[in-house]
Amino acid sequence: MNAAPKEPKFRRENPEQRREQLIEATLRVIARKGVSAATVREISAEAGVAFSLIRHHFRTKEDLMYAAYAHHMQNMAHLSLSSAGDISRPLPDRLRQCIRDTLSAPVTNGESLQIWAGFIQMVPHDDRMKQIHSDTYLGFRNTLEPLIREALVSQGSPATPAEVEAKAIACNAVLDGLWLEGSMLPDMLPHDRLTALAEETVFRILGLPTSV
Amino acid sequence: MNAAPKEPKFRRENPEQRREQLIEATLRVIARKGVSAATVREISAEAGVAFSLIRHHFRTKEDLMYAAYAHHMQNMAHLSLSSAGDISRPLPDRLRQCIRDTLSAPVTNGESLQIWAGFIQMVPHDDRMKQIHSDTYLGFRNTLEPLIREALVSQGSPATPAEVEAKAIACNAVLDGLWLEGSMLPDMLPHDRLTALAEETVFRILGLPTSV
DNA sequence: ACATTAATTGTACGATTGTGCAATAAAAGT
DNA sequence: ACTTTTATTGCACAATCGTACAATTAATGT
Repeated sequence: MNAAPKEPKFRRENPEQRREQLIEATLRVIARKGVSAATVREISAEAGVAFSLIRHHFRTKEDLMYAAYAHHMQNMAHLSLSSAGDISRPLPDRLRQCIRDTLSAPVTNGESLQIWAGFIQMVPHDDRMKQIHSDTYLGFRNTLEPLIREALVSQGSPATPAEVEAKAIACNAVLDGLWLEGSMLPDMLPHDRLTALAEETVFRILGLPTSV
Repeated sequence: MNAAPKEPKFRRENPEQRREQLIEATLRVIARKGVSAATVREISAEAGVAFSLIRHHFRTKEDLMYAAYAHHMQNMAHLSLSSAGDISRPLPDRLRQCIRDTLSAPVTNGESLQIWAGFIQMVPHDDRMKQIHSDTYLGFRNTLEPLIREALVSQGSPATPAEVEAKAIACNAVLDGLWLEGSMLPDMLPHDRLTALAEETVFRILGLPTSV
């Protein structure tokens, strides 16, 4: 009869790609419904696969959570600081770009905050989570500190390690705080006023000339 | 025989006090083991009662969570801002005291952060949580803003509502950010340096003279 | 002393969870 | 065309969850 073009019931995916699909499905579920809703069944439904497939690509559900946490944090760090090392641009521009990237979507947004809050509460109770946390945090600081140092020396300010560290912490705190407020209450302050506030405060902490 | 002094199997508690005991047990469990471990069985064990008692004092487990969230946030706000309205003290003292209270334990500490993160991720998916969230946030701002306004007028700065709001947001962001960092990484910065950093930054935002 | 009240306990139930494992089938090698 | 490999599915299982409800028992009023 007719050469029945029977369509396959499923597609065999490259394991690496499938892992990433599952990780991203996990993050979408957490963002939309919270960690408690991120069950293997909900996640696999979001990814469009059978729920038992998860345990073929991840030894346990915890392993999937670890992978998702690391993936999310690395992504956020990259989105925030990708232009920090672009030495072709003058320092104030780079600084402004990092501030703008950090305080714009998708870094500053309700869903990212949801994901972050969901994972953060797992950190103290799980050694692997602890390690992922400190790794991503150190990576962030190691990218930001040279920028701070460069700003201090450009103004002839003392750039001792202690001084750099203190200023880095202060700048970090301002950005974290505005990230928190901008994510939780997006309508409180229009986006450009948020970034302007951040620029002014950070530049003032570093002793850089503010453009007004 | 002997007038057996048989000790009672349990104590009948005042409903109000029992409710508070259950709420505080809930917060302790969340702080120690995270929201996912805050089951009715775990909470009641922490409180030293049978787990079925919870549903005698709270219609559902969700109701207990609402009560615990409101309790925690009101407690944090009170601990942070209790000295904001003490008009017998000069403004800079009051400001410094609020900063110190906010950035000291038990407000700035890992357990409070755990509790906060656990609840925050429930807010977007639950209308009651949303309301508790905005209520406590507004309460906090309404206490802080008069302080900001007073600081601005004391310096002869413009104190238009828009100006006050912007400065309040900036100060809030600095405190939130340092609260976040101080809670997550208590060993990063000694406590007095944390508060000194906050004072300097806040005072600088408000145009108040810093004491150096 | 006795009855009344309601705070407290004990147990059972259905739903949902992560996991274990055998069956299936898509893709690649021969 | 046939075999091999392994990504994928389907189903069963024990554990744990919030909830429901009847049985206790401490406390109070009379």
